[in-house]
Amino acid sequence: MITHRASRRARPQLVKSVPIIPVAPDPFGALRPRATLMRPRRHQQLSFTSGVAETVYIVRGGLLVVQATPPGKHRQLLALLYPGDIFRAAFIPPLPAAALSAVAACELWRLPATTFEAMLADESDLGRHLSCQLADQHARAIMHAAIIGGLSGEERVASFLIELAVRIGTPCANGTSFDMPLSRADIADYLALNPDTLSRIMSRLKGRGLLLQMGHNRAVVQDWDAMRAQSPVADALIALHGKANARRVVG
Amino acid sequence: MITHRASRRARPQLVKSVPIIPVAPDPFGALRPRATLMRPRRHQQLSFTSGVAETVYIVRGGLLVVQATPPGKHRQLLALLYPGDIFRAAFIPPLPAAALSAVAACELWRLPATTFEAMLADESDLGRHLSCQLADQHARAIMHAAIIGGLSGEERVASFLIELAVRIGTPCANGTSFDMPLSRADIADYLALNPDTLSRIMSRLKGRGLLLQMGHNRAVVQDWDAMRAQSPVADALIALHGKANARRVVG
DNA sequence: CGAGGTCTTGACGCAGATCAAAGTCAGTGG
DNA sequence: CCACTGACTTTGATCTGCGTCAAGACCTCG
Repeated sequence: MITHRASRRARPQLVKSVPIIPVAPDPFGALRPRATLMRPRRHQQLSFTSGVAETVYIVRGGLLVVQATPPGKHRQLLALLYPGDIFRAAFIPPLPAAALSAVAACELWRLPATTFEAMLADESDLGRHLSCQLADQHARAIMHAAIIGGLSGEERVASFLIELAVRIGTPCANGTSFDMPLSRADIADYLALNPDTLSRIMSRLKGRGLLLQMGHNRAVVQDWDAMRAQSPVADALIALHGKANARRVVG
Repeated sequence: MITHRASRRARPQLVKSVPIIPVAPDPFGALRPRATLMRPRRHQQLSFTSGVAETVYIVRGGLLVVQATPPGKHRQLLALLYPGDIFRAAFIPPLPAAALSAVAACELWRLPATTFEAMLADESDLGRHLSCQLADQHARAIMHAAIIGGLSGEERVASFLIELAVRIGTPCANGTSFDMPLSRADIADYLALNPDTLSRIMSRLKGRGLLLQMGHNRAVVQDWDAMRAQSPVADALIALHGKANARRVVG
């Protein structure tokens, strides 16, 4: 019976070293001494209590997702969190079964909200960076709503591939290649599609030569122009995610 | 040919006085002397330049929407802005034809982003309030994505009605009544539905006695329990929007 | 090699989009 | 007061993209 919706429990597994590319100068550097380092594994869930004693997480490496499950519905992935992103319970609505989940081995800093806010008052650079960062995350949330609400299945998938390619991809021989940290079911939940439909769309893209799969968790966008043509919001995505990538590559 | 998608130009019209219920103490009070008061009319669009010389808007009364139109697609409403909300270009993705549009006569404060940030550094209360406010707006954006992506048409409409009833509604004889500032086409664009389908759903709700229309722009949610049962995210919506309403009524 | 997962692919049905036409309402002028 | 106009809404008929179900392929690990 359980075929697609398999269990998502964390399985013990070797913690690979996560390469943290230094961003010079690190806008969160000042937080380092007050923060606790965490290294959740793939598929590990981080609980958080909405309300008092709130916790702030800062993503330092890897990839996390914000997920929720409305009663009687199935899981949705509501946001992807990349290195540099900030998370706290107040950022997401009080949905049941809301959680933060690592989709790749990752590294993050955890600190009490009160400590975080106290430091904001002191360090004005931190505050400036925070408002940029939050504006960016908010813009991405709005973008996601625009994609989910406005585009067809094929366009959503293309948009997602562009996002990943721009954000975590590296140029290679014939296109842009990147790790695919999400399973088909994860991607489907992120794009508000169903895994079967998603699979069909991916096959179509492979058939047309836009996409190539290398092994089970690496993908190559082969025909970049065609892929861009496939998504009405390609330019906005590149603008939103390109800056972070530039910083990552240059830094 | 143009039937549903009629022109949305601002038509000259009397500026009705917008009742601003005082929030004591006003967390944005300190900004008053540096801000410019604006009173856009219904359907008036506020342009903004993404990039340099950015502007911050603070909603004081009325209702605005953030809209965008991906190339080749039709208009989407991506967010509703209520009194107390903050808007700046960096909060939304660089989509073409992105704009801020008043759906009701409203009142807002405008000030340069640099001024705003300078004041943040001085007034620590302002900073504290800002981070709460932005967290709330971000949570609403995520919520909207969850609704658009996860719920059926009927559930989306029920969720929308609950949001409005909780946010701008007042208890009355037989239920909760509220002004409906959005046209059918607006609501459809907000819920990622099409106006015909939306109309059918509304008729069904009226038929079942959950909803009552009084005139063309006033609605009454008659059977609150049934309406809540219709939306899987009713509780989260009430939690998100209820607080603001309590403040409005009590203040 | 077999077992348990994940992914693909086909057949089919339905929710919602699209098209078209008629109904409602506010304002305007005869 | 009523007919006219133009914007908006409702409703019916039809179409289609995507969801659902089921069978099989494939990949990983014991």
